[in-house]
Amino acid sequence: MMNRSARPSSQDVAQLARVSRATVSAYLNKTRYVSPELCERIQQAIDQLKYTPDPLARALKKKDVQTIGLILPVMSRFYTPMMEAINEYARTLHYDLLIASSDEEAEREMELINIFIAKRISGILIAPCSNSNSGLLNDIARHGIPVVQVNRRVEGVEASSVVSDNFKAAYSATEHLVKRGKRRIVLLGYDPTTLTNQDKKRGYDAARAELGVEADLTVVIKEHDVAGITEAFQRFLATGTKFDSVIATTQGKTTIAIKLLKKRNLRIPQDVGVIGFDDTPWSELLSPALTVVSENTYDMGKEAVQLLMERMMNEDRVEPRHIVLEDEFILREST
Amino acid sequence: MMNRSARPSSQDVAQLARVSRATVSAYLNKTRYVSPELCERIQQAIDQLKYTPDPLARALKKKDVQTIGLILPVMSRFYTPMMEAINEYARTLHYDLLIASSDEEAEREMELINIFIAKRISGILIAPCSNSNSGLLNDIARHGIPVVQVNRRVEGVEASSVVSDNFKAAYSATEHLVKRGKRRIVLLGYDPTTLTNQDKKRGYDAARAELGVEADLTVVIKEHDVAGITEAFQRFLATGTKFDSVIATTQGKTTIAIKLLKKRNLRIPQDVGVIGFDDTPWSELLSPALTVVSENTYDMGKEAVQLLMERMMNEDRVEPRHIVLEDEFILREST
DNA sequence: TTGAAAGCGCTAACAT
DNA sequence: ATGTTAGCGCTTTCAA
Repeated sequence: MMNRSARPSSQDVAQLARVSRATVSAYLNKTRYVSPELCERIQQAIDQLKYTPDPLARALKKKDVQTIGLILPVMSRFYTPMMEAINEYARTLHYDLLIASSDEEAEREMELINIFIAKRISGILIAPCSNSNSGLLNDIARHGIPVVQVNRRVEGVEASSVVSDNFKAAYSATEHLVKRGKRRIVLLGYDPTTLTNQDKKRGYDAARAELGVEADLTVVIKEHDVAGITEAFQRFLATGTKFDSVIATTQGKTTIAIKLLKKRNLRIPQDVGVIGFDDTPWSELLSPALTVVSENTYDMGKEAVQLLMERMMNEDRVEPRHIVLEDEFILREST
Repeated sequence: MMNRSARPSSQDVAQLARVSRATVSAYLNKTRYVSPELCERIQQAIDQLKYTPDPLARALKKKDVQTIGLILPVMSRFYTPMMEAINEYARTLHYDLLIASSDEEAEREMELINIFIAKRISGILIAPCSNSNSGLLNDIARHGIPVVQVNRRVEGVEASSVVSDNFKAAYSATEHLVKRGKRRIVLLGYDPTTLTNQDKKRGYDAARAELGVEADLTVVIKEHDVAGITEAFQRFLATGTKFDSVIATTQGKTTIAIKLLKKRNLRIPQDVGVIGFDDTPWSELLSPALTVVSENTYDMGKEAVQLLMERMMNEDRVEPRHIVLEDEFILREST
């Protein structure tokens, strides 16, 4: 008999419809033929009891919770469009979205991956904070949990990835500045441990080499918080190194750079040209309007979640795919 | 015998440690005394097998998944600091975070609430998109699932809430503009169906009444997307109505307003003063730097998740608490 | 102090 | 075409 006040189970439905639990399950999952009469009786019972299957019990049995996990290095505005895209697409397939931040700590990232695995997550989207968990990532990918890397790709991980063409982006930015007559170009923000940053650095270097720009004005920044970045740039400014332009490698660094430049009364673009990474609604509102290399994180999220779904559906293990999205160079007034 | 290649169960641990599953469970949950010898044997077995308890099975039994659900009306940058705060705090208590967007659709919101309930979520944080789900929200709150409203509060819902003082914010903004000599103040963006908006409208009206400003220049906007908002403001501009200042009620509306104003070559603040809602890293970088009423969504998230946890821990049903956060008025150059 | 056994709500192999 | 039954991995009475 059904326990009052508790939610009804498939058992209750079966009883009311005078069928077996197996039939109810079959009806619900269309997993085998059920006669029209029974279908109707079952549906009536469901309606009457306001029955909804328990996803938990189902998950325990099927070992899948219909949820995709997203591991970000940091919860910043940069990733908002990505979350939006993932959320939208996942919704259409009735997947929920578990989001967590590793705070750029490998240890925390590992913890998160393990939690997600324990929770039997359907698939993992990750913007890895370093390559220190590549072993773990490989393990789980091999164990059949789909993984795709997004925005950042890490060496030695056999999982699909969607990143933007950071090399080309940095190359174009550098090239553009040189064409504008700039010769002392600061690359603001380089952390040699991430592939993304390496690519930007390589692009910067390649363009300089090709165009005969000697000065390598790379500012290494490993911090991720406003205070740390500010301090790093201030330290550079304090050295008195001459420069006539800056390429800021992230959204956050861009705003900080502009702030500090303005504070020093340096005119943009006459005294120093500025190119930012990532276009935002306010890029064009700044005075001068900001020239940017636009990384489309919305599309990145969309592609990534599609890749993930693809893998989740097809059991047959396909080769990892690596998608590289072209960044858009948006010329405005700051260069 | 333990199935190779599958993850070990408490059964496997019990066998290896020569105890019963009950004892393993007791050891793990410290739910009753276990002798030191057995403790050690069990721990060894756990280490040897690399056993981790299955949260799913545990959840099925205990009816709680150690996860909190966040329902946003939209995945926008506005909510990023809130997610960050919630994520941080939830983490310390070992809760995961399920995030979804209702896209401002009541129907979708209802669906989400039901999914979350079905999934046996531990608690729900929601910025309701309208009051149409207040019945449902009350139902579940009564059924023992903690709910707290965040950023938006809806009439007739007996759940705690954390919102900012929108009345006062709008009042201060209006008052400030009047002091600056403005008399024709546009309230850009009013949707009478949301309490938040009603509060802003009331603040605007109260200040006008008190200061003897007749002109009610309220622009009703029910759209939430860039195109819709842009069109709405353009329609207003097209009417030729005279105005000397604008209070934009959201982050998005603020950027759109500035863009359109600039396009019309209106000088800020001489021709039209502008006050935005929500402070952001780039508010001060605009020229002129933007005067804003700053809603601290980070703190909002923090308070909200604490309220939720409080409820999740204490079974005894406390009265709902309503926290109102003061907005900060940040005077810059746009007014 | 510990073990045996009954379930949580569901699915799927096996029977009929 | 449908029912019976045995689990999924865990917790929790109840017994010993």
